[in-house]
Amino acid sequence: MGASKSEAFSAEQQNLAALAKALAHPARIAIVQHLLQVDSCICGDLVHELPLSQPTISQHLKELKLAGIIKGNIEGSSICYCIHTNQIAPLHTFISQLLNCTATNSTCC
Amino acid sequence: MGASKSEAFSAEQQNLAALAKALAHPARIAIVQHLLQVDSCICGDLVHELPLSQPTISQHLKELKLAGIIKGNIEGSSICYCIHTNQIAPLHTFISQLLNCTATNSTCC
DNA sequence: TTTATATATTGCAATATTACGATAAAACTT
DNA sequence: AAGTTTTATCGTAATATTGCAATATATAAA
Repeated sequence: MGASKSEAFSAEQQNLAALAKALAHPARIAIVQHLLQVDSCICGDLVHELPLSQPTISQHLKELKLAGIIKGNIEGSSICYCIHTNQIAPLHTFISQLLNCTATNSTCC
Repeated sequence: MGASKSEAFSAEQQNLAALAKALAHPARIAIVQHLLQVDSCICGDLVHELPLSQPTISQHLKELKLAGIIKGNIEGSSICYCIHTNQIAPLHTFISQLLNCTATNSTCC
């Protein structure tokens, strides 16, 4: 019967999957790339940068924020979103392990 | 009107999102962790390691393979799956950029 | 206070993902 | 050849994600 059996996995596994999921959409990759590029971003820019409506962008921002990949401060009549470095580290470490994986595998693949 | 407007984004953005999506499930994180640990893996192990049925695991393996994160060779009556390092590099590079992002952001967040 | 301007939330339709029973396919064993 | 073992695929139900129009909320400007 259906989706979601995530509870059956460890907190670490769920955390890594959640971080990856936050980046698992081209729009959210684009948002983060834009944040990296302008180095300090007000959300309004994005509505002109991306081929998506304002509500949809707002929703993607919310997901990135929930995952801890960006953070946002109220700034006058707009909101300033920035990269939030800290949370992403575990995913980075995990992927590093994958890249360094070159041991006894050679025997079979 | 619904889901999937991915075509509107660049090939690079779609590629990064696809790689992240492949890791965006606890079961697939668990599979990759197991592959890292045993260093050379036959799928059968996983059915005993994970709280999921054989068809479901086979499906997750297929997705990881499609994303180029693992590769598999036929080996007698079973299949040997291993980490496939090469494809993951772009995602690693991207996340590294996020971690190193500490420039003029400080003014607003 | 009224009017802009900007972001968030709600509600809903379209689509994608997840999970598994049943079944198929492939290769080894006897 | 018949049976065993192992992985893949099909079909389908449950659930999650995506996208946007409409609307709400909040601040700045007039």
